[in-house]
Amino acid sequence: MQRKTGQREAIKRAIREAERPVGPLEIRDLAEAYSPGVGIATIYRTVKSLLETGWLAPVEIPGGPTLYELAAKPHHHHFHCRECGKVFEVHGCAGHFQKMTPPGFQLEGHEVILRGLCDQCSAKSKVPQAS
Amino acid sequence: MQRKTGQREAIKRAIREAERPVGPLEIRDLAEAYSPGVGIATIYRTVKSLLETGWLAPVEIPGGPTLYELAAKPHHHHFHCRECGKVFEVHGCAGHFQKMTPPGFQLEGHEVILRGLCDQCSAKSKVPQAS
DNA sequence: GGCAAATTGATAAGCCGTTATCAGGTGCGG
DNA sequence: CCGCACCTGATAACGGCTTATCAATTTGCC
Repeated sequence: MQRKTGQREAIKRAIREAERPVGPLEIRDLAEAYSPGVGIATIYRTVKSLLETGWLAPVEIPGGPTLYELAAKPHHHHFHCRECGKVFEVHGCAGHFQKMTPPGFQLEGHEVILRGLCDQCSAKSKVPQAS
Repeated sequence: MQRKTGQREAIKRAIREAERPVGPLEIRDLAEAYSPGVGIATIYRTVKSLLETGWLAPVEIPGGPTLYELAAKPHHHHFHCRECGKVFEVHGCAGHFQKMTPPGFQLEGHEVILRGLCDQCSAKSKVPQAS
């Protein structure tokens, strides 16, 4: 039987409050506030079980570890900042993907990844030395 | 000085003839026809130098090795078959990505990955036992 | 409280793509 | 056709992310 432990609650809370896709290491850092000393193995174990229950959804970004976000989100895509490496949610989906699909191919889904600078990194690069 | 070797020619020819993004292992298999016994280390070395010369471009697909394609191609995107795992080129780019970019973010590029079944796998799943 | 089973944390081990190493082979300028 | 610098192939080593192991701890039902 699945027990309710402080660690699991801390991990769920950390992911919920991140408000953007996060990886295992970042989850641990965030969960640290609610469950000090939580081990990385627990993060992986818990993430795995949360994926199985459908509470979490994986977000795969090339060149990095798999990130995770709440599964109960409407259709959206992601913005990958080349500076800080963080991934953000972007809303809307402007695309006509069926038109791009070659004849004979069955389109089942799509992924859009925008790349560039997030708001914070964009501001920093414009004003290298802050006030 | 960069020499002209049979292996390098074989690798370039293999990639040129693949007509879709290919990974190191697949490059080796294809190059095998033109340079039997070519080693995987040579593939990696050659790919690296071809990237530096701008002849090749990397194609990063989540959950797999980096693929490579000829750099001299017009803007396009990719279709990832969930059955055979191969990646195909798709032409056109129907999207309004600037509209999706959050305020303060700087959009520099985008990636679109369509997922589903390629023509061959699609045909197979419809007719499991061929004629 | 008490106990069995689930959970945890530290760490070893595994996995996979990639790179380094090095002895032997080879293109090419002279 | 010589010789050396470059290239090659086999394989070991590497780096990162993830999973397995296991003793110690904790949860939840009685």
